[in-house]
Amino acid sequence: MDDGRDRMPARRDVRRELMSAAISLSLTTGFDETTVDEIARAAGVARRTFFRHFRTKEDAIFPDHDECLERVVAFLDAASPLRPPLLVIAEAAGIVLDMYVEDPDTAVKRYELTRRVPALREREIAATSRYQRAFTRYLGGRSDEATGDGAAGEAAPAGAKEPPVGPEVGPGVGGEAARLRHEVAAAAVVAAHNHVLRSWLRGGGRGDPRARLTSAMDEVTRALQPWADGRDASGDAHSDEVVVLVTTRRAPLWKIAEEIRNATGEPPS
Amino acid sequence: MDDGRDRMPARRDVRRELMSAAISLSLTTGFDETTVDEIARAAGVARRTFFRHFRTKEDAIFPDHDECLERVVAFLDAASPLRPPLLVIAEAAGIVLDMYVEDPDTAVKRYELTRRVPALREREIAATSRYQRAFTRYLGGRSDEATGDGAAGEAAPAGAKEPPVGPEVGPGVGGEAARLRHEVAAAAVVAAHNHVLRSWLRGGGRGDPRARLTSAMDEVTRALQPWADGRDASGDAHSDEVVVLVTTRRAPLWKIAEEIRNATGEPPS
DNA sequence: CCCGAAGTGTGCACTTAGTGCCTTATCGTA
DNA sequence: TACGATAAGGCACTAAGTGCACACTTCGGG
Repeated sequence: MDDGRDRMPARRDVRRELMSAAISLSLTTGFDETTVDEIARAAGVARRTFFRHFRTKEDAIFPDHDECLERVVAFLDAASPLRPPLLVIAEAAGIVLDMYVEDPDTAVKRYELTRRVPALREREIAATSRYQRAFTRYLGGRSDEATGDGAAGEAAPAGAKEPPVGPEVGPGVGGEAARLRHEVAAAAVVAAHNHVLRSWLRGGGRGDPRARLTSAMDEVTRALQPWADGRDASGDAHSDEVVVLVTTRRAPLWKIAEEIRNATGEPPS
Repeated sequence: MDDGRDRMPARRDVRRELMSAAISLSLTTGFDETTVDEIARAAGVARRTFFRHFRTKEDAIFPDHDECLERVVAFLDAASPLRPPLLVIAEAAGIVLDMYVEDPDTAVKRYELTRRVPALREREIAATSRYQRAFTRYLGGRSDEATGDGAAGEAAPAGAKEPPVGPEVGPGVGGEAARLRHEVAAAAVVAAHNHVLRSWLRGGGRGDPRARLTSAMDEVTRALQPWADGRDASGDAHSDEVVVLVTTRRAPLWKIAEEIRNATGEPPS
């Protein structure tokens, strides 16, 4: 659009301009047909600058997933080990949903794009699989290895050898069988989240899908109840942590609750 | 390796040679560091020939997923509507596992690659998500749209308008709630499959993981039982199909079973 | 007031994935 | 032996992504 003026104000948020340029151009012209040159020119910057902000062209469409994943991981790390794990990851899924709800217009546009551009679809699937992996990890299993998306370094730490696969600790005490449950539970929560999200997006991003998410999560939790019930007996996340609280008999309940919250690392917000 | 000779025998299976060249070169040199030129030269063909066989460099690493997905879809299409749907998709997952088990060495090499090359990991995640979508579709919901991976043509057929989202057929008769269950069930089955598969791959691809798959599927099915129980009352896959079988009172049970199998289009194999 | 340091934007050259178009070789078949 | 189909090769081209050097702005400190 406008070529060279207004370079003084709003010097920040070149990212944002690049993102919206990428989305709108891709919506009109098609993603593959839109070159990085055109996107950069539309945002009023040079081609090289585009690649300073985004590693690939696909990244420009989903600039928020990285930060959102960090928020989710932080939330999981800070969650109290006393709370039911399924509930915690359900709430974590809510964080992801919130990211979409924050900007419904962009979310719907992105959805339109992902529906017809295979490369973007794969990109988004990969993003959701990272959330799923974070959930699995939180539930106690390291699903296969690295934390993040694996910057290609990170060889498996020698010496930390997997226990022999055959004779497990016991039949369902917390080894192989527990991991299976963790992965399935994480997948179920992610699937429920995706269902609610896509249903909302198909509807044009109107209304608030948060209620639908919680009800979907309720249903999933109910189905996975038998597994969750066995979690205290089997090896669960944080099962080796102990909380010791010293207080006085005169302390009110809310004070005790607060102490527990502090001790278990829940965020003070 | 050998440069120009032996162009007469084994003229077929250039694909196979390209694939193994791509895998072994990527394992030694690294995937990103290996150029298509090198792969083609190692397989004794020209660069252009590589792209005749594979659309992208990543495709050369996973040449079987397309065909396997077709087999899975064919299996699902041919499955008798009288059988429990969860069992059917569990068996379909077995087809996928079989593909890996067929060639354990290659499978383990591929796993090694996917562990350290993000691009390949995304590729495989996308592949499994296609299976998941096929499962969801079979269970009755079309999760969001197209059948295959969408060759970028395929605009939404005008006129086939979605029914209004708000007033569904009824509260849980087979609309929104049923779709949620379908997606979660598909995700759970895929997660269980992936768990067994990765566990087997981590163990070096030794032994037969089929038994572990069925036991994992048993567990998943057990957890999803309450959902599956309601399937007859709600709108299930094939619920609008009717099978009429005329036979004689003297017919043995196995004969009747065979007739049903034929009538419902199960493969005769 | 001047001077580095750090961050951000630019230009340029380069590698490589992927495509389109046309030519060539090979093979089965009439 | 000729012919048509299919696989392969050659060649030129577009565009993504990278490395490098350079310019400009903004601080903060002497």
